[in-house]
Amino acid sequence: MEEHAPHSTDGMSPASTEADPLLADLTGPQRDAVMHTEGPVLVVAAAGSGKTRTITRRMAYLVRCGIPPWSIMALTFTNKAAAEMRSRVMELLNADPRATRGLTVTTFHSLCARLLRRYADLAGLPGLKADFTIYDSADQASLVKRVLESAQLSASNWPPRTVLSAISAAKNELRDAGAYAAQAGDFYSKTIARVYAGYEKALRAANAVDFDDLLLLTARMLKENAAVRGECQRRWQYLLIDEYQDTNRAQFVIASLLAGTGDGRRPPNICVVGDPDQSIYAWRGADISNILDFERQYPGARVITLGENFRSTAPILSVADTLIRNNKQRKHKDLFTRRPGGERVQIVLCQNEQHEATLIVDRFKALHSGVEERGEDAPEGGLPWREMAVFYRTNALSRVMEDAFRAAGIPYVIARGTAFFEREEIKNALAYLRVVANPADEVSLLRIINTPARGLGDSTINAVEVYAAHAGVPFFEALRQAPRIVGISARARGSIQRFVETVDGWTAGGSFMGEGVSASLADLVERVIKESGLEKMYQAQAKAARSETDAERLDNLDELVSSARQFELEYDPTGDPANDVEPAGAGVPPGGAPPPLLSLLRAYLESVSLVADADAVDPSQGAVTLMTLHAAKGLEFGAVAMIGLEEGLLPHSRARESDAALEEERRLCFVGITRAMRHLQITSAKYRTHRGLMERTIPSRFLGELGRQHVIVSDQSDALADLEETEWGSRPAGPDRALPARAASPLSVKFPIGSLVRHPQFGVGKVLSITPGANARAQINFRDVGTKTLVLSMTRLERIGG
DNA sequence: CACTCATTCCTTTTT
DNA sequence: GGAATGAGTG
Repeated sequence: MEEHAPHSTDGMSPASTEADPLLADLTGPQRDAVMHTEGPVLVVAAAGSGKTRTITRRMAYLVRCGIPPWSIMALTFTNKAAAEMRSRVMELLNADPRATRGLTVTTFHSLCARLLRRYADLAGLPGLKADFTIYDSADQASLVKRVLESAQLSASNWPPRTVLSAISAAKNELRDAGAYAAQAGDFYSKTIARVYAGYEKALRAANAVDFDDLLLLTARMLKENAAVRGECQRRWQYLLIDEYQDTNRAQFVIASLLAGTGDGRRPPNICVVGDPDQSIYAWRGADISNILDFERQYPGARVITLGENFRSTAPILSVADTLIRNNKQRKHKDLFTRRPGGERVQIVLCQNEQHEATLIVDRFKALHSGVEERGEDAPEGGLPWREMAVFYRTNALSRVMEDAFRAAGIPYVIARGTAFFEREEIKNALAYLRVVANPADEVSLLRIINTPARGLGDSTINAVEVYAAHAGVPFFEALRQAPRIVGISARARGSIQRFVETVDGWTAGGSFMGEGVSASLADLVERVIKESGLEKMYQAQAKAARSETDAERLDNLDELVSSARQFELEYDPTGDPANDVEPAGAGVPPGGAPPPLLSLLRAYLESVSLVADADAVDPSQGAVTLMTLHAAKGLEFGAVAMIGLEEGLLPHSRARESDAALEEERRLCFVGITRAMRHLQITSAKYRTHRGLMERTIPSRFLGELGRQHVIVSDQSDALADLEETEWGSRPAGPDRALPARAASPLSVKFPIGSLVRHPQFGVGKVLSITPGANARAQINFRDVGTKTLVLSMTRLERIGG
């Protein structure tokens, strides 16, 4: 442990690693991971093992060792993770911006977008120009629908979603339309191949790419273009890849090509970090063998395992460990903590989802007020809201929780970074901006051509499309030539002409230069919202309908302008791999720099396209966070509630087909459990409303796999009978299955007539009458709010005497 | 051509 | 429970 740091720039020259602030308070393995800077390194980091701390220290350490920051790149999966890493590295380097100048910390998809923009002309990618648009899944769907239509295939036989997922799977494995067609044997895959080819053609015609293209095209460019590959390899000599277990084939190839084979005899400096137990994206093409085969790919790679857990209490860890041991396809790794004690994990069997929500709200309230935080490491005055989170398998489950938090007056946020950009008014405004940046973008053009209504209906648009196809010109060009098109009314001609003039007004005919063009991005966004007529349209709607949502739309549009302004302030061209930061002259982007406003607009639209739900997690908000289990990865909370532990939900019904999918669901559950630091509550509802219908559920098999470290609480009125008949999922009830530590007694016995009770909202009251049975109701006279009838099984009553 | 209302379908997770 | 399509009316 007496190794010396190579050198230090802060002048303190530490005598030992103990005194070095970058190495102090690290465990042995963590320190190894930080200091082993040369050559390939695999860090297997168990949940809660201080992974982020280790890799940020490693980056800072590299910089302090004198490695130029622009030659270091860290790749993550979400912007949130990238932003956090960047800011923590900055902090470690005493917030000196010069120290991190040119440091690349970004997501795979952003990196690819920027490399493609920078090298678009060089890369030999036909039809792709630097101002390409990134299509999201809605854009993809609308494009595929048009392709299906022109191929005379019915959308009901060929659901766009299904077709797209086949195409996406192919792209993730780097199979383009040609390769797909070559392998297609049966009618089904031959048809998919046809659609794939048409879809690709349409994308290129629109100068657009989809998410998967970003990876596929970058992988192909790096593979085929030695100049580009060489330039990247020379620039980024130190590579760090987070969540390596979640990389798919395309990402693996990109990482491998960026790392290269090292210079001369030395192997490349590639450090990958991950945990096979937290692999939850196989459905998106992630291939766990990328991490498992790392040592084979880079012989002599250093493998470091971070096993000690610094996050969760022993009972939480034990439950996580017991669960994950049920996975067969797995190399076991011990989870351990040195800290003793900790509250037991609670499993609560609820009657229905309202009941479930109420229980969690009550529990969080208790934790917040501090009545349940009396342990050794309990903070004063209870747990802040931001330290609490609710996880669920599917987004649809958030609604009931939201209602409950809103009703209880507890601040909450839903981690849905994409939600804002999915709103109709925002999509419309963005579609205008996309057309401004890329007039070839037909999906966006078709979206806005008659929004707001300009009298351009199906017949007019059809005529333009036919003309465009015949003349072989892009759609926007066809609009310019509208006067020549037959079958368009004079009215429509005027409309088209005004539309074209409006768009040209924003771009000065595409040059982005000259008098009339906005100086700032926010100005441009504002102009577009006004001059497109969107603002007027929503104003009119708000007046007419006087509805909440229409007034909201105008606010949202304002919000979009603010977001553009914010982006403009924060945008750092030196952090953008599309730009140069290296010693001048080392490769000026071909074709010269675009006008500043255009490049800013591109970067803004790109950032908007690449937001993830997880990016919206903001602990500074002082609110409970609601999110999917997928979005929860990488985070931690003092108190966690996991809801909906039911067969068909977790594990999800779509995962029951294969063992591999089932094991992924188990890992998902594992990820959720291991986010909790001190309090963990897992719930399952006996009845749940699913697409409008109340359905009886089966408790998740995972509940039966959690071991016996936990407590089962049941507030169901017929709890005892239920527990007898409960068979956790498909697992047979064995003698060693978890039994309730304290089964609830029938509620009517607990609250006899005349007893005094306390209700979380209504306060203290006296039980007047009670009806027996499964849905026991009690009439209770509350001191403050009068007499109410409550369904006992749904209410969290506390007996206080009488 | 624009707008409203009813019907039908589908529902994982996400860059 | 919600989006997306289709029919019908102004």
